[in-house]
Amino acid sequence: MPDDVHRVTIKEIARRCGVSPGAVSYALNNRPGVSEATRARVLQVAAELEWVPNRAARQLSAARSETLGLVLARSAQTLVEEPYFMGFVGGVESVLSECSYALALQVVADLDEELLTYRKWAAERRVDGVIVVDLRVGDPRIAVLRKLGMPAVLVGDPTLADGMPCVWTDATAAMNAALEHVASLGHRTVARVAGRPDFGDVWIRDRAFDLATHRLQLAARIHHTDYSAHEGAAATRAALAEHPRPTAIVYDNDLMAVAGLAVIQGQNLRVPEDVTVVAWDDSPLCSITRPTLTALSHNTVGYGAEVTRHLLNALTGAPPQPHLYSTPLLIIRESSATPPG
Amino acid sequence: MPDDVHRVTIKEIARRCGVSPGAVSYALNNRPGVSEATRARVLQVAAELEWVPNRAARQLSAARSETLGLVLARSAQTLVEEPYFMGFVGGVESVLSECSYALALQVVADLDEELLTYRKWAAERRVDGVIVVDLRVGDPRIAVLRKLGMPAVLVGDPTLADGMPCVWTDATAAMNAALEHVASLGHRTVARVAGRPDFGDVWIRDRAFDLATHRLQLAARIHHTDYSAHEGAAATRAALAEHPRPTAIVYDNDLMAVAGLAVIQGQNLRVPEDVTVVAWDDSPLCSITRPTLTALSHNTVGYGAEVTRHLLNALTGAPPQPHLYSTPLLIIRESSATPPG
DNA sequence: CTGATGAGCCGAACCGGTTAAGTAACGATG
DNA sequence: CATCGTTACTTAACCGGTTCGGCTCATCAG
Repeated sequence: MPDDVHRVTIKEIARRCGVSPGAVSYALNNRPGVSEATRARVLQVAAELEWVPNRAARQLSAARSETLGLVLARSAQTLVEEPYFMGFVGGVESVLSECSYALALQVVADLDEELLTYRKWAAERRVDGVIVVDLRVGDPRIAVLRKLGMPAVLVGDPTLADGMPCVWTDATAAMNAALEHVASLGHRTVARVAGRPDFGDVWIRDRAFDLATHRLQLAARIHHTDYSAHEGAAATRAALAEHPRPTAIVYDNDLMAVAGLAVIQGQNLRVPEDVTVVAWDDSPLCSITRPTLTALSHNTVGYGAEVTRHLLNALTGAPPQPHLYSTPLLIIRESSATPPG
Repeated sequence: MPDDVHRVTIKEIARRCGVSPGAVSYALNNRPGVSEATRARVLQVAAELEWVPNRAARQLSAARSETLGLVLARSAQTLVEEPYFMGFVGGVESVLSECSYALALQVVADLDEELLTYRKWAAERRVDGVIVVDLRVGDPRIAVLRKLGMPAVLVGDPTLADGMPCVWTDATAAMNAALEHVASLGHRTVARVAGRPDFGDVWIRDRAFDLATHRLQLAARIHHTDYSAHEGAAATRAALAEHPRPTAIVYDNDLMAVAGLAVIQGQNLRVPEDVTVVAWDDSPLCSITRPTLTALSHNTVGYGAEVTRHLLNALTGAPPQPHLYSTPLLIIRESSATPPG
């Protein structure tokens, strides 16, 4: 039998303090309207009774839910494969729990369902704001969120954000670093195993790749995938079948890089002697393969945390500026070497 | 400017239908008390106006939040590394979204914080029930949840659940399958690289490992770790340093198995010719290594879904029985072979 | 001494639903 | 025809906070 038959409310606190519930509310919320003496008494009694505000009641009257929303429009299976998301969510959580905000997490199949979720949340007043990930080129979510008046922070490049608040990492600089690294080792032919071309991040990286390879006078080719290990392996086979064969391959995530590594080695090619491999998203995977993988490292946990802080700031009325979180750092490991011959 | 200045409430629907708000509530909730004609009219008007129930209001009066809670007491970094959780969460989500329940996800540092979270949720009436993962031996959460009267489903073996509703996979049978596989190949010395010994799952597997190796007359040794790639690698080094050297190693998750694989190969030992490797949790990782890894495969997405359905059933009053979800299936891949000599 | 000012608190409305209790209309029953 | 039981609603209390208008009383200038 639960021992919480009698729930603690501000009415109870008011009774014990001999004041009205309204006064208690003022006291607990640190607002003017009560004397310091009364406030102290109220706070003490509230602490003694272990009072906790009822979220629903507060939300109903104050019209804020103290909840942020995050929709992931990917299959559950993709989420299993991508370590990226769990880290991001963990970072979001770490900030929210500090200020007793909650996270509403929804996993849906596609963008249309994601839009429905936003509409529902807006109607229900379910969340105070949302974090939008996997930004697309010409993203339809931007217009919907604007129309709904839903505060949002987009995770992605300002060129994709159409003026909405956003937090981004400098993928262009990162791509430059990777290609300059490869070029400086003497490679002349490189391949890029990219994610889905409709994803904004991929589009940005594609452009950066094109520009950098042109500038560095590298022969180059891009293979698009759905980010999965399976397609990463297939793209690697396609890349290795080209003439001239690329001597360096840059991947869009580390799962595909690891899958690609196995494909390369399976064709009796050596890494890094025959092929240099560079990964993106430096999860522990990159450190446990043989050879270990050169990777563009960024802190997904910190990224999630920073995005969340940015959204919370925006909710307090601060006009949000596009905010560069960081530039992925190139970590050079065993999979980098000069090309053969 | 948002176009939702005038929010749709049941009062508005009542006005348009010429009935009282109470009648509208009965109609919308499919309860007796209104005629079919009125119900139809109400439903039609509600649909036209795109009415969505206000969660806070409903929660406040009905005293249910239509939210389930899930606390993960692991570091954000661990969560990044373990594909397991994201799949589980995805499975939970897939069931919840179908019945418009929400998930409150909280990531905390340790069990004490987890207990605090439960207390807070109970006081706030934040969740209708919780899913408890990473069950421990003599788990302190069981007593707390009982005392709070918080409906819960434990993810783990009935022997650890102390009579609480639980959903489990048969780790003992899985361990038997793995060791019989290894023994039938002719191995006589095996090592087990296990997770944290205070975790119930690990304890169950430890016992199953001891019993099975004894029954099959295998020389055996267990190395405990914190599940991380780093300690998985260290444990592998320790195992390989023993005399006689084990010719087969069974890992508690696939991340450690992959890390161990690199260690083995780094000591110029061949997999599977010199050492057979068996992983647990068959994420895509096991299929992209060279060689591919034999693994105890289970569907984490389905597991999360099943656990959630079980909790939802329990909430409707059905007396919950311990429920066996499935037995992990041994998938034999390239990392299995007869021992050398 | 009087009236204005404002700090400190009370009472009540309100948020948007749910639900118990009450009521009017109506058909069935004795 | 009086009585009873249903059906189909209405009314109003309630959940637990927030917030606003108004009341009381001390303070202080005129």
